[in-house]
Amino acid sequence: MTERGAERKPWRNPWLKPPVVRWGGGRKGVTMALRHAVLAALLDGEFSGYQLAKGFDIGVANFWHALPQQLYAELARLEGEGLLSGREIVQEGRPNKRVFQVTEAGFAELERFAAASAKPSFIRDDLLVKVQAVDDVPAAPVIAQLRERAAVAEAKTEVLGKLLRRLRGDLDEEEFLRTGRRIGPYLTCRRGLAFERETREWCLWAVESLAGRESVRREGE
Amino acid sequence: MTERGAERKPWRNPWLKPPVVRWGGGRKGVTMALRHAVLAALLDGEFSGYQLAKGFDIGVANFWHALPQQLYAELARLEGEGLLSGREIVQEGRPNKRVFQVTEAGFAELERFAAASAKPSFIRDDLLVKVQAVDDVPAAPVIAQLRERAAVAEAKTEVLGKLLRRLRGDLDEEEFLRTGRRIGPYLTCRRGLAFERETREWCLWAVESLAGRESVRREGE
DNA sequence: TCTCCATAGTCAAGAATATGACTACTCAGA
DNA sequence: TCTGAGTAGTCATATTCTTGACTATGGAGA
Repeated sequence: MTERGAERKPWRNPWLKPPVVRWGGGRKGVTMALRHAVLAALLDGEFSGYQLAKGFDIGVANFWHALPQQLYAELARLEGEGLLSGREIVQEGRPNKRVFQVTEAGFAELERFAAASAKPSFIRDDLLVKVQAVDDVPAAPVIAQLRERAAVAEAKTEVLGKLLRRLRGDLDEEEFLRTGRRIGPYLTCRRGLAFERETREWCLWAVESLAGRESVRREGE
Repeated sequence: MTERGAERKPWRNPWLKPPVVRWGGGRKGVTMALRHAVLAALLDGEFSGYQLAKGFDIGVANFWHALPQQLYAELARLEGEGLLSGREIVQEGRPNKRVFQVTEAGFAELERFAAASAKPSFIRDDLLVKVQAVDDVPAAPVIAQLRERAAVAEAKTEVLGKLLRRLRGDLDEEEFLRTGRRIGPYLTCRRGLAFERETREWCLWAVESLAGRESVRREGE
């Protein structure tokens, strides 16, 4: 008890001073990344909340997902902070809409964000949890879900493939990457494609591995 | 206004009845998947919260991430619900600990979860957002982060590679998958490995693509 | 004419995750 | 003997994400 006073020693927190590996170690960062995803999405032009909500799946985000409610809320907040400016588009035969574009302040924020260090990503997937536990639960439903996931992944690869072809126009990939004016979306799209392919292949491989055992096990019963 | 009364028409919600693609379409599910990740992690044996917090990165979860605080809270809840049972381990020279194992009810819950349909996963990664915006912000810091991420991914591939070798012992993969008693962790680990490899390759490819342009652009300045 | 689908949103509440502190003990090394 | 790092945990608050409703209009098709 020689420690008199002993007031607030933040460095005592073992979780903040990651000891061994702690893959990636997040140096804090401002969290809130949906806002940046939205800003990035609006680099492609003016969009309304509704349009983003529809397009968020395919375009900006093989790497960010958000429900419409979140998008609307985020758009409102960003506008309030002056990072976006919105304007009303009057339409005939359908409701008017508000479209948004990135302001100077918005660009500055994106720049700040891009320069800040990133925390690492992880997969976080229900299905993987199920596979992890597959030896202790009935395998059949897990196999069914793996098959389904493989099919979904295949559908996505097709969509992404088309998107990539559209983005690069009539150039081949190498030339596009050298000379295109906007390659960011192409690069991310490529990541999405690789991910979906991997997912599909892994799912099918896992199905094979499990299905074989199932029949073996059944004989033993 | 022929709709008299018109009370509560839930089917009117366009977000619940996904219109076009809406990749995967989540059929609800009970959310709360951390609990199942914890249950799955404890299939490998008894662990304390601390052990899980350390090991969560490498073992169970290339596919689920949680802070220690969350783990402790979840463990307590699961024990309260009877899905886990904990017991105190008295230790010398260090604090005692409480380790947990899955109860019958826990197995039942896992089984229920495994049979329920999974919602699709998405990547959700800060770095991808930055790459998406890379044409409109300085590329240098983004490139630096891509390099760093590639290095992290490489480190992970090595750890996972070792883990895989340990899991399959002296069998080769095919034989292990046919005859091993517990292949779930092996399968998920394999997924993690593929993911990290892909990540690394993509990062390096993106760096190349961007670095080349940078020098081109600099000449133009 | 009634239903359903698509456009274009909003609101409220709750669950899940993340952040930032703290306690307490032990051992190794400067 | 003091510092720092590892083991083992807890508490409180904040932020973010998800769920479930609702409103309103126009057009296509049974």
